[in-house]
Amino acid sequence: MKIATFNINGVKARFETLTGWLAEASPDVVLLQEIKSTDDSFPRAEIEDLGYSVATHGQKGFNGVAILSKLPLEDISCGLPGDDDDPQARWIEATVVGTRAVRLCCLYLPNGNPAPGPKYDYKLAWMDRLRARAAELIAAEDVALMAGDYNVIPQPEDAARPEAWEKDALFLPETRAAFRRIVNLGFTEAFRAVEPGPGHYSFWDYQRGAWDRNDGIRIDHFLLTPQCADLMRGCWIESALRGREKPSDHVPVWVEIDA
DNA sequence: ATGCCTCCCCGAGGGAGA
Repeated sequence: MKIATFNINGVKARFETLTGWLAEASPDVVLLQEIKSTDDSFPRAEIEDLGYSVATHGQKGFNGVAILSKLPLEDISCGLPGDDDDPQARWIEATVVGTRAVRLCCLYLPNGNPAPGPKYDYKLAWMDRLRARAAELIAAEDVALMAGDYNVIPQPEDAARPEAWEKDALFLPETRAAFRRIVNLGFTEAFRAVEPGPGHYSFWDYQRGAWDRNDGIRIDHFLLTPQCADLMRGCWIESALRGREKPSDHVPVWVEIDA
């Protein structure tokens, strides 16, 4: 089973980018972030016509997450637990059953800038809620993963110019510590399990020719429970998509698992 | 760098992103 996470930066603005990629890359599961669409305005029928089941958790204007799957999506749940008053659509989870059941959690973690400030407070509070849900997944001992746009640069080698991010909410020590606390519950950060070296990024800013200068950061991650990590066959970043026509500022990150 | 692009809201110009 090949699973990709992809911050699409607007599903309507990027419709041809998305559908062309689906037809060509043929992922079994896609975890989408920043659909910037309500559930009603998501191009559900067009994507179903390509052979996918669709589950969305959208909102008007920004944020929004979705799961696409060639297998039926079961037990869909929207919204990260822990704050019923949080209006931002950043979390959706569902189960697919291939040769075994896989719990899929799709997340769009808050950016948090400027830091310090209320947006950074929201980011850290959201990460606390994420840790609570993550602990439940570990305790369940199921095949499960949490993937998406974490808006976290875990280590200096995950940025082309780490010095430029020192005061940024994506790279502040408190952000990185909160990310580590989650990973240290027992998750495998899939990409780092297979590729320890520098120079691998998943986001390049539209401005200042960041792609042409390879001035990127790695902020889209897969966290696998131990039972899921046992099944991992590979993990890679599809960076070439950033150089295509009308790209998102993020590229897909892939995991293949034996399931 | 104090966001130089690009999205969304709508139908001008501002918020948000990272």
